[in-house]
Amino acid sequence: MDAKVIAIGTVRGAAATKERILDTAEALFMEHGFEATGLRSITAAAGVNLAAVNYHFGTKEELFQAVLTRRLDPMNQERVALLDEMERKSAPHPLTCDRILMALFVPALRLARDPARGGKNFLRLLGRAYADPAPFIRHFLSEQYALTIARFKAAFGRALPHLPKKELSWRLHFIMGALSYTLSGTDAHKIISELSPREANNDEILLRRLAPFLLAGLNAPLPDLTEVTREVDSALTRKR
Amino acid sequence: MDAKVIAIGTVRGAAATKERILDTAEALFMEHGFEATGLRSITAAAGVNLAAVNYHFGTKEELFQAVLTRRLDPMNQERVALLDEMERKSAPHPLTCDRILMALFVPALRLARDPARGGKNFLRLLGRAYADPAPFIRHFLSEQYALTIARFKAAFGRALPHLPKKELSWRLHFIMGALSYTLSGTDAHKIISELSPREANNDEILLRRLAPFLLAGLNAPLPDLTEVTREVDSALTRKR
DNA sequence: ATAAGATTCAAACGAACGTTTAATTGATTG
DNA sequence: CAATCAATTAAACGTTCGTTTGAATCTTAT
Repeated sequence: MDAKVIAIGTVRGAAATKERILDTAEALFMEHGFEATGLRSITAAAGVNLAAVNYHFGTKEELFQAVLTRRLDPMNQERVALLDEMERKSAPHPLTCDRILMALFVPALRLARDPARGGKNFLRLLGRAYADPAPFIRHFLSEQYALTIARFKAAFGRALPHLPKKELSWRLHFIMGALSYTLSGTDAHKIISELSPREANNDEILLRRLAPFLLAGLNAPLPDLTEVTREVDSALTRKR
Repeated sequence: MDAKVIAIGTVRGAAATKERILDTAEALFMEHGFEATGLRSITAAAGVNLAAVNYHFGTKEELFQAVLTRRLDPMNQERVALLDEMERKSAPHPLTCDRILMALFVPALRLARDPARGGKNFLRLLGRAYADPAPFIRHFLSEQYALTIARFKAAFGRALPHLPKKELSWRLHFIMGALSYTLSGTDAHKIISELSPREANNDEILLRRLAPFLLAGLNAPLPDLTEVTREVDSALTRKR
């Protein structure tokens, strides 16, 4: 940012191409996925030379990580900061689940609202990345999210003291699943456009419907595994 | 199956290589995704000639569709059949949500239990396919699922008459999201192995924890959008 | 047994991939 | 002005991709 203003020469041009590459890669990775997107497509669409990617980012994988980090890092910091502030205000009472969910969703909404920070495109790219089989993506994401998830798991643990930690881990997993799938869904955006085409921000409507759904799931009664097991078993073995 | 026993000549050899290709492709597609899996990897691992894929299936895309159809078609038929039978038995009362969810999950569990029908691998492949950006995969899946989803949506509609259809569409979408993400998750299988390594079938434990979670979400109270909106808006604008 | 057909095989096709190289351009600094 | 360094460029690197070809091998049927 500062460098762009102060030095008008080399740095500005370099920073400009770097950002143009990041923006274009973000869009194309979202549309076609990591493997199916060629460096030649990216550089051509960005109007830069093919070698520029390797010069500025090293490899294609590093470019992908740079695309993710640029948005993900600030968003997760915002999430934790929001959670911290909420907990401070409500002390000594623990936060309720709906407010913790808010701390999880609001920064994502902010990002989706702001076109300058990637807007809706990035959330979809993020959802895609969550389901990508590539090992380096999975490693990268779990590293990026490890601290944030642990922080929120602790908060949920205080809000749901009766819930065994094992069960809480599962439900958090389900939450992240529904969230990432919802964000990545081409279907979801299509559904929105069909059902309520005049609304302002699609991702916003989406997350506001998702939150109550997940909140209810979090507060669900503990599954009586033995009983359910018998019933399902009978269904499983009956028509065998 | 029958052809393999009856005709001992050409058919056995041809059917054998076809199945070997399908099995190997299923495993490799699951591990690396569609784009990242080469035909040479598949044919080498299957012990067949490279050209065998194009000879038996036409193109790589058609091979992928064949891999999916082989398991998906029977499973969806089983789902609808189970739902039909349940509705017939409980007539004239409509089914409760938990039983409809059972009709959705049990066939998937049966598939996961049966190694001869793909076992756990296929469910993970299916989850991956759901998140794949490739247009032909999305088209194929939505075609394959259109009837089944419509059938279950109608059943849920009868079970939740107070729920607006729009809201029901959303919640079904969330359910499919959590389901596919859960099935595809490498993380999920790791969590299971760590938490309860001695259990028999991983996918079974998984779905039995997911069902109550989703059931609660289905029965969640309608979101008071206006109220929630104000609260979230304040959070969004406060720190801007 | 022999013709016909189905399947397998090795080899090659052109295209696209990510990455590297070496030369050139441009601006900054001593 | 000259030297220096970062940035851009065109070109080529070697590899891998999905697909096709035509001959060879095997099975089925006359």
